[in-house]
Amino acid sequence: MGKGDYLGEFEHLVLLALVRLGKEGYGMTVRRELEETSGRSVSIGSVYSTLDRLEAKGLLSSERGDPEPVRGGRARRTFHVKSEGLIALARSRELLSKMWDGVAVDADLELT
Amino acid sequence: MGKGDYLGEFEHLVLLALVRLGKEGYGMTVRRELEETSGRSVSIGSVYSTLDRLEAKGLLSSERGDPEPVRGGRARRTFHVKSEGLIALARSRELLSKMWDGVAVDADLELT
DNA sequence: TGACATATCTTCGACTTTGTAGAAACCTTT
DNA sequence: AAAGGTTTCTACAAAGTCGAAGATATGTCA
Repeated sequence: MGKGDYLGEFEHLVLLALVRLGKEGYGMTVRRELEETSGRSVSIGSVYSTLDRLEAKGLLSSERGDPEPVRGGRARRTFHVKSEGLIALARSRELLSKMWDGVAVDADLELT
Repeated sequence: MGKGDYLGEFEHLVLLALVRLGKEGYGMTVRRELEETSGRSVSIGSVYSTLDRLEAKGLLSSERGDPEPVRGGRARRTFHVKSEGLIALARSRELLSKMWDGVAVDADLELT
């Protein structure tokens, strides 16, 4: 498949988390969102390296905000998905959806 | 996210291709299925290394058939998805589906 | 038979993506 | 200043993906 044409699975999830978070999208909230939704632990390092990579690819942008007036309130780096990122998301979903089409899997699974 | 808990994107696609192919699932047909559905070229090496990896993880099994009495008919190695593989598929889909839930992306995209 | 064509599988090094561990930055409270 | 809290960053390790070259088996044609 073309080199950088489709999102890796983690990239896919990180982008989706950002879309869901909107203005509140920064490293820690992305991590939390993923942990809550998947029920598993997500290492913060992998979140940042993925965010950096997606930014380098031009799928999202980031900016440094002002420090929050609360204890420990270091300045946050907020991320937002660019239209290129939305397109990548749509393409990945489209492909998966095509591949799932007509497939019936009935594995009884216990998910969170 | 737990180490080997979710499928990578290519693993996901390869497993789905196998499910779709049923008895006809072997290296070359998996490649063809992916190329046709995605519209892009898939290298045979990545297909085999992914199949081997999935087998090592216990998500599928393989067996060597008899040589085919046709031109070039080398013995095929056929693969079939085990129930562990079906469960992994279902879990991956479930997670993506949860993350996509409520997200509306309207990127106009040109797919095959 | 021998040369060539076709279909499939195998191997392996390079590169990319994801994970781990911990340090560093910067804030509030005491 | 020191302690404690939140977030970011860095460097390395592990897992996953890619591409090219080659090995093996069979058929066809001269």
